[in-house]
Amino acid sequence: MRQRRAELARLRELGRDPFRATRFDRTHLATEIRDAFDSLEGSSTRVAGRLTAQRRHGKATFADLQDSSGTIQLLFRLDGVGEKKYGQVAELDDGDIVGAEGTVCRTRTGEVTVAAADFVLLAKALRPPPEKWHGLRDIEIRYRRRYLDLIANEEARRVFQVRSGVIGSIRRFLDERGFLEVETPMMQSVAGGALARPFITHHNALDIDLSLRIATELHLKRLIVGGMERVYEIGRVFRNEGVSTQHNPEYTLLEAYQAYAGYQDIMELTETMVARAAEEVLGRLKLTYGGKEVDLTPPWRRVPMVEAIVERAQVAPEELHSEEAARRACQRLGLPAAAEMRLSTMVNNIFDHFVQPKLIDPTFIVDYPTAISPLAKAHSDNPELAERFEPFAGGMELGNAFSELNDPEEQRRRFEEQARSRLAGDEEAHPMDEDFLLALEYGMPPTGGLGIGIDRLVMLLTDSSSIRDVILFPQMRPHPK
RNA sequence: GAGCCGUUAGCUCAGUUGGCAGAGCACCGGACUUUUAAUCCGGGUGUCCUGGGUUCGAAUCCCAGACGGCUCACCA
Repeated sequence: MRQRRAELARLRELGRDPFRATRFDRTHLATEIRDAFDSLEGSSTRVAGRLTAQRRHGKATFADLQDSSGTIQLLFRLDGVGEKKYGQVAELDDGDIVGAEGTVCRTRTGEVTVAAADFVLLAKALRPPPEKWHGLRDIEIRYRRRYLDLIANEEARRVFQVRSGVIGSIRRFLDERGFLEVETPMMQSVAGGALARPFITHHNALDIDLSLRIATELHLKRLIVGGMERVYEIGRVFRNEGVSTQHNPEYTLLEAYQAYAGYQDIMELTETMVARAAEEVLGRLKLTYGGKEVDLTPPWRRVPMVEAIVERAQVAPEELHSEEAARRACQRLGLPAAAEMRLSTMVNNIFDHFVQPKLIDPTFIVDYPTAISPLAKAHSDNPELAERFEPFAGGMELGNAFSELNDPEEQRRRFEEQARSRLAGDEEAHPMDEDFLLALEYGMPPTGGLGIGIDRLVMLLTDSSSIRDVILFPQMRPHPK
């Protein structure tokens, strides 16, 4: 670092400021040259990128140049670039940004190489890049200084290419099905649409507190009322909750709403959309997550929540129908069973602990308790259960969907019920939203809605065990190391 | 929020019973015109996470704290 600063000062004194360049015309990316070697051999190309390794042999020097596509070998020879320029080759450091013009050739060992006729230092690296053989392992530096992770680790680059590909695939899919992509407010005076604690901020000019959104649901449904009929939004939502391998305070949520569709239709949409993203981005439907096989081929299994519990946990069906029995079951299983806990909460806890981790192949768990689904329409023949499903795969919950509750009076009762929970101390209970109720009173068609956690979907498709591996800049406690 | 583990050179990591701070890569000097973890010769560049304590002496033992990882709890 000290030496590199001195070198930089020397270059500047010589009138060769390495930060003066504003552009460089390049003709090919590294992998384009490798892929089209047969047609490019012998012709001149211009490449640019970061030097990641150098092998000096006196009057010849090999170097690896990394660009967004991959790496290509450069060859500088004394009689190729001339004596004056070859002297500058010795000044190059690993990490420097270099542009080179030269002839495409193959070396004795068969390596596709650009034999430089000329080159230019486009930017100086004052700090050396991470070690070339072991790469960058320190997980904290990988998250805090993602650029180093991207320079050093091929796998990190791949993960974010997959992420971009998945989002692109989903957009195309929904666009083809006639969905309109929209943007709704991130700052809201009532943060609804999910059961979570919001971040609060303040608008100075209006002198009002605002919440960062925890979901896009209630605004997208307003658009359904407005006749948009098929809408979606892919956007960041913010939840003031704990951080874990599956939770980041801000994460990317896809929500889609389709008028005149029920939750069965949304299941078809979900499995088709995810399978297509996997097919387009990975080229396959069968993958491995955490060492386990996952087959995304539709149709996915549909299992009512209660059946899934009976099937996977040591619980009898009758234990899921009365508060007394469920409490005893929770005690037996070592789960919280406080006297004020409601049946639906206890059933949900049993599910989360004993069933979810076992849902490796994609599965739709259907028919959640209405009591924990304040925005979902209840089954007409069993008001205790909602027309709701959650997709699971790789032991992860990937989303949440239902036939949307469109009865404004019933919605008001649900909100009032939530308000009672809130008064009882449940900070995640859904807040009353009069403006949303007003919209429902104008009439919302029967509608199916879906939310998918994009980060978790990308985790599944990239075999990532932590959500931080699929978010470029995950939330970290500030601590410049 | 709780438990366990981790933090040593730019990077990857050793460091024995408490006794001069180490290796590889990178870097600096030298040799070398087809290497690819180039090779060969020479050179160690450090707030051992921070602050206390014990001790003749602490990277090492004790206490407190910071940051991170994993697991658990709440959430998607």
